[in-house]
Order: sequence, then structure tokens, then C-alpha cells
Amino acid sequence: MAKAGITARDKDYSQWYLDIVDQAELSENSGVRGCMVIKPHGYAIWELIRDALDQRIKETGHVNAYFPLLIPKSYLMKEAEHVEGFAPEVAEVTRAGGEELAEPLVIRPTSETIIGATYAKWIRSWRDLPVLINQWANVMRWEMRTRPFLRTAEFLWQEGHTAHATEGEAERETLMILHDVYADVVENVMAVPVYRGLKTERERFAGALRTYSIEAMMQDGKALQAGTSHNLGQNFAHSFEIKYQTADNREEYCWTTSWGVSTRLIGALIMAHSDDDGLVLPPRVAPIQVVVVPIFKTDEERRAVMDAVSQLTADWKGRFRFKIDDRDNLSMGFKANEWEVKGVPIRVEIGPKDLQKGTAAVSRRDRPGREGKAFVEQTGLTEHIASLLDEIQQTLYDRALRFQREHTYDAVDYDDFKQKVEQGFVRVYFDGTGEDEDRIKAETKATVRVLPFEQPKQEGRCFLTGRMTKRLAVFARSY
RNA sequence: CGGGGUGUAGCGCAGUUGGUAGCGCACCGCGUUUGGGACGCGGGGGUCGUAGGUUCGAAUCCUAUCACCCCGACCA
Repeated sequence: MAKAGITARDKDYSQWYLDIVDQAELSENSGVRGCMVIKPHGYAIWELIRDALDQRIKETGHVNAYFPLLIPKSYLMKEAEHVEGFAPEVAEVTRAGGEELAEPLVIRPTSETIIGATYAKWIRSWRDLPVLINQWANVMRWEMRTRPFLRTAEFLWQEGHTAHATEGEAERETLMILHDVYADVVENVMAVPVYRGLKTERERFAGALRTYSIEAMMQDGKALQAGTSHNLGQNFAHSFEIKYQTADNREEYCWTTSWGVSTRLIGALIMAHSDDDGLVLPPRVAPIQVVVVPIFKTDEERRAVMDAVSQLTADWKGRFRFKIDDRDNLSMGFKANEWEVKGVPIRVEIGPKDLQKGTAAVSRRDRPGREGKAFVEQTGLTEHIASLLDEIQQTLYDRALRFQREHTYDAVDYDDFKQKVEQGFVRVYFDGTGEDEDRIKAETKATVRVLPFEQPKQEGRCFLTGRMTKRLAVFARSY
């Protein structure tokens, strides 16, 4: 039975997504087109994702800093490919202090340019390298069409910007971030499995040498780019004169990288796990992991139940993120519904009958309805919940992984491809050109999501050109 | 930027041939309720998106304008 206010996924997936965002109170639209208000529940999820990322970013040797929101337009113009890539979606400030500005300022769509200009000042010698900095910031890209979290005009993200002495070092950094930070958080914290690999030239970041990405599969079979890591080569170093003196007194340009993930991850989280009853959150990113709903009729029962709840939850502090829902103006059914819609992994109900039997009713969100409800002895409840949280985390990952595998297809030729790409990812030998990619996109809406790191040893026949090749590509329609 | 749609109470909507604004939910009060979205009674809440015009009179007709939503081309 579908919940009030939530469109079924198989009826209208897109509307289902909007309904989840609305009903789970993750965000709402504001007076500015494309700019959303992130509500407390949505923001709390972001904080958990952010903390997991921040921890890993720091563990891998980076430090946080902050660069300005406004960037002189001339900075943006310095890297040719970069300007071209971002120009259409940049917002400019042309007036301030009651007068026209001599030089327009752009609201950062990303910060390579202003950070490049800064690094040029900071870096003198090989002893200054590497520079390993991250910033948490908001950025703005004036998109034509927006959707909460997936594509908003303003979004929150982190952007790492590093400078290195050698290409090899920059490349290692780029890949390390992709694997040890991004894929690790998305898979192990958000329970969303990803494909990892290289982007084709067509899909590469404007101004980068190489772009790597992780791609997650949504429940409608479409891909969501969940994170990108760019080896910028010496492109920005040349544009901004980021140079250093080597140990043997030569002048060299730095090799830089940049990498980012955004609040879009919340969109991935929603579309990977949630169901027709509402949001489903993996415990590690659930702001509330356990909600306790006391049930009582009389004052006497209320006292007894609340006493039991206090005792049972006494050792939960610092161990689980939990909430006791003791609102007395709402029925049990209403509360059950509300917490389900909001994705709380475990709900515990304790009423007079439980007090008599020494039990508690424990419901798990990943298995809706009666199937996921069990009566558990109050003795050992804490341990039960601890292991149940782990189990839910694992179940969600396994389920998403299975879905991803079941919806990744091979295709023998283009006709086969067209049919398969309607249903999910298609993994094929691909020897085509950029023009071929354009054509495929025009005809099927699918693009190369990644050239996976795991490339075949043996040659195969390109599904499009028929030529033999060793290059394997994953195609999909994407968000 | 093209196509479509909507602006009336916090939210969702109704409003007939133009006659001075209503319903449901939510909210407030009181009482009864609580093991899967409780119920009764009483109550508060509106420049009808904005600006002009037609008219004795406009939510309703006309013009302009703004905003938002949805569908396509571009994108973290």
C-alpha cells in the first residue's frame, strides 16, 4: 500500500523522487529558481556525509582552507577550455556599492582559477610541494532545469585542489581520492555501489587532462555521477603561472589536481535505497538511527512505559543516534508512518503488553510491514539493535549491488544496445570516436559513463564499428 | 531558450450568467483518545500574484507584467 503523498515508483519515478524529498522534509524550493532550502533532516544527512568525507580527506594528508565566493571574471578567462565549459552557466555580479564594477565578478562555479592564482603566489620551490588543500563551499551554476539535490543552481560541496612536482604524483593523488575517499564513502557509508573509471574526452572536466569518476546506478537504471577527480595536468599551471624551482635550480610548472563531491550525493542516496513508503537510509548516514515510540493509555501506564524506556535506552547515548518520540498528541500509527517516511532504520515500540512480557517490538525500515517486525527480549536489546544496524547497512549495500549487477548488460550490436540501455547500464567493447559518442547520445540519450579500470586482457568486437578493440566502456542514460 | 500549466487562508483545492470568498487538511481551545495515519464541539486566519483598464460593482471580463511548476535541448 502506497503512502499518502508519495507517487509509486513504477507509475512516475521522477514524481516519486520529488515526493520523497517533500514528504521526508529534506528540502523545499525557495523564492529563487533552482535554489533550494535544505531542511534540517536533509542537512543532517549532509553533515554525516560531509563528516565521513572530511575525516578521510584529512587522514590522507589534506588540510581545509577557504577561498572567496567571488572571482574576477578575468581569472575565469585564463584557461581557454575552462571558460568555454563554464561560461553559459556562470552568474556575474556587475553592480555593487551602488555603482557598476570596473571588472565584473563571477560567482564561483568551481574554484580552480582563484585557487590557481593563489597557488602561483604560494609556491616557489620544490620544498613547498605538494600543496594539499580542500575547501567546503557553495558554488553556483545557472542550470536550465533543476531538481532538488540532483541539479540545483547553488549547491554545497567540497573541492580539493592540489599541486605537485610531477605528473606521476598528481596522477596518484587523483586516483587515491577516487578510491580511498570517494568510493569508500559512497560504498561503505552510503551503501551505494559504484563503477569506477576514466571519463572519455567528451565527458572530461573543462580544462582537465583526465577525469575519473564514480558512477552509481539508480533504481530506474539511470546513472548518477557521484564524484569526479581530475588530473589537470599542467593546464592551469600554465594559465596561472604556478611554477616551482627544482632541487637542481630549474624552473618547472606544477601538476595540479582537483576533485569534488556535492549535495548531489543525497540524491544518489534517495534513488538508490528508498521505496514507495518513503525514504530509506543506511544507518551510517541516518541522523536518527533508532526511534522509540512509547505506547500507553492511562497515566499509570505512561509512567511505567516511560520508566522502562529510560532504562532500556540508558546506555544508548554516544552509541546510537536515537530519539524517544513521546509526543502525546499523536497516535502510534501516525508516528510509525512519519518515521518510515523519514527513513529511520529502526523503530522500537514499547507498550504495556511488552512490559508484561519483557519484550519490545522492533521494526526495520529496510523490510517494510510485518516481515520486518519482531518482538525482541528487552534483555540484550542494545546489542540486538547494534547488530541490526550493521545488518541493515549490509543488506542495503547488497541489495543495491545486486540491482546494479542485474541491470548491467552486454550488447552484441547497436540494436541490442538500444534495447538494453533502456533498462540499465550497458558494458560493451567500444572503439568509436567522440562523434560516435555524440551520435549515440542523440539517438539513445546514453553516454559513456566510464571506461572502467578493469579493462579486458583480450580483444572484443566494438558493438558500433565492428572493429576489434580492447577498450571496454560502460554506457548509460544519466542524471 | 522552445512547448505546456498554475497563481484564491500555512498546504491542497472550489468559486456557476460579474453582485463583495468557501471546502478539506493543518492551526488554537476544551473534552474523550493512543499496539499502524483518532474523534466530537467551539474558534482564529484572505490586499484572490502584481499593475492598469472595462463596469454602479471584478477572484470572475480585457491588457500588460512577475513568479513558480512540468516536459524537451545543456550540466556536479
